[in-house]
Amino acid sequence: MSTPRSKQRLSVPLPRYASLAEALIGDIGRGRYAVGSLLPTEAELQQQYGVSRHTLREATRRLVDMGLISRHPGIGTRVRAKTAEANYVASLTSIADLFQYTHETRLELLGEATVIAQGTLARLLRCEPGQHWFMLRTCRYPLRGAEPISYTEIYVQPQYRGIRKFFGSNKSITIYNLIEEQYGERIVEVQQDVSAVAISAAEARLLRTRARMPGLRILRYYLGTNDRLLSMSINTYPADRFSFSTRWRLEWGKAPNDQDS
Amino acid sequence: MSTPRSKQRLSVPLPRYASLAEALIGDIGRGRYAVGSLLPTEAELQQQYGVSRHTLREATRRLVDMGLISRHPGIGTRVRAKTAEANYVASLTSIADLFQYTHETRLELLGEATVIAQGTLARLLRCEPGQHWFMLRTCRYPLRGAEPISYTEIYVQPQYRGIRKFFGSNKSITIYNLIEEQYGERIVEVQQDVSAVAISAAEARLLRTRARMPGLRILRYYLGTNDRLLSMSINTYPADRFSFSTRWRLEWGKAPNDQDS
DNA sequence: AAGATTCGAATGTACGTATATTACACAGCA
DNA sequence: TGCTGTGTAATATACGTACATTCGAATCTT
Repeated sequence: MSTPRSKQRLSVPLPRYASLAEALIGDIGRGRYAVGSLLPTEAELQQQYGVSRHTLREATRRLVDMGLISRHPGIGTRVRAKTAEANYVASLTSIADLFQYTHETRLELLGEATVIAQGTLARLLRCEPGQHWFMLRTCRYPLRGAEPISYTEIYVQPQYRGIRKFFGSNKSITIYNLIEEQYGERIVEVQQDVSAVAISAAEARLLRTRARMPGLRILRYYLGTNDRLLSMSINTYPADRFSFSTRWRLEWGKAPNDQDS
Repeated sequence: MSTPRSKQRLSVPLPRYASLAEALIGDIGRGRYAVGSLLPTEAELQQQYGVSRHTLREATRRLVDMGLISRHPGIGTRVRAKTAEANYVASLTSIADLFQYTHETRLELLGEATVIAQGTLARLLRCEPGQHWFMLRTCRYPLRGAEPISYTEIYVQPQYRGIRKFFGSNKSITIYNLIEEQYGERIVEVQQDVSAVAISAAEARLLRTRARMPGLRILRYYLGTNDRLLSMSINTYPADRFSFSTRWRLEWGKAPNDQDS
């Protein structure tokens, strides 16, 4: 062969899985596959596009990573979003960063009880009315100082009630720490809801402030595997003692291979 | 019949690629493969662990995602880190999700001014006193409804003052949208600080609520490339009209310490 | 009719094989 | 000497196949 095949990189064809991925992204974006519906099965898509299953799965894997689709054994592949825009991402190296305390703190146990979730509490705990929970009432203080940072009600599944034994001794105790360390449950997700409230008279007494003063109310749901709710906490911060900061950074589609170094 | 047969799920063995991945993570963590060095080639690893190339690559793919290794065609697979710390990540598909409005909204322009940053304002805007800023005073409303969701003061660099022309016409205008579209500046980072405040008399008038009621105060800093501050906004939400939710998910991985049990 | 079982369909895991692309070292040649 | 090409080794892409696991619906049983 004469091999004129030099460095003509002018038109490097995309790998098949890549162009297939683009085709699928386009089809989803154009509405050919509706959000919420099932994609054709792998066997069908193979045939339609004339590729092997390996190639097809390599392509759909990209869409999974982008959050466009999700795969479910025995069911199929569901379309979850029409487009995947660039993402803004915030990250923490540990849950402790959620609290953002610049100094060491101590957690003081005020009381404990076993409660039965009804009405509002059941709704907050996202469970059926009648379910049992173990509740701890606590205040968090700076290491030196009598003015509390926050008042917190902690709800845990009854089988974790043993964590109460670990209060008082240690310094910067946190509820998730105890659950992870003592019961080997890994917290997979934390949902957090921040709102403003007027501090009640009872809370004001505990927090050494005045009733009807503004405060931050932060609800945190600690979920384990399978979205199981391990713990929930209701935190109340007087307005002048706490604020919550987050840095959102634009993240480009994660480069699979960086050529640095 | 008693048929306890379907309960044999006691020890579901991990898939091979998963246990291989754990083994490799452990070996890297223990220093068997030094950071910066090349991993054995795929062929060698296949032989060592007695798996197919498919399984090996499925395993190493995980390490790539965790940032532990990086693969380079023609060279090999380089070890990049000893451990992948677990971290919690929250992400947004666009800055618009920061606002979390479930319905369409409209932004109403109340007034505008050129201000010179002094004192508190200079500190808030993180600039030297004396610097000029262009300020817009706005209220955001639901599409149908006269009760505002929030009162917002928007500060932009004077060269972006032209954005005021784009108010009133459109629907769900946002400041970052205008800056990105009209001036081609990409917002690379958003810093957000959430606190609680008592709503002032002036704000209460605009927000159709009462003074001294609790409210959420959200400061947002919009940064472009080189950490240049493109815009800052001060948002005030009456407590009952808005709350801010974030989902933090554990990303990539497990701590390399599961030898127990 | 309600519960238990079976079965089909879909994705998940795993093996084998072949070829393409890339990076680098080295021999060959002007 | 300096450039060029070529060979080699490594990962990247791609096809094919088989079996496992899971889910839901249909079917069977009580």
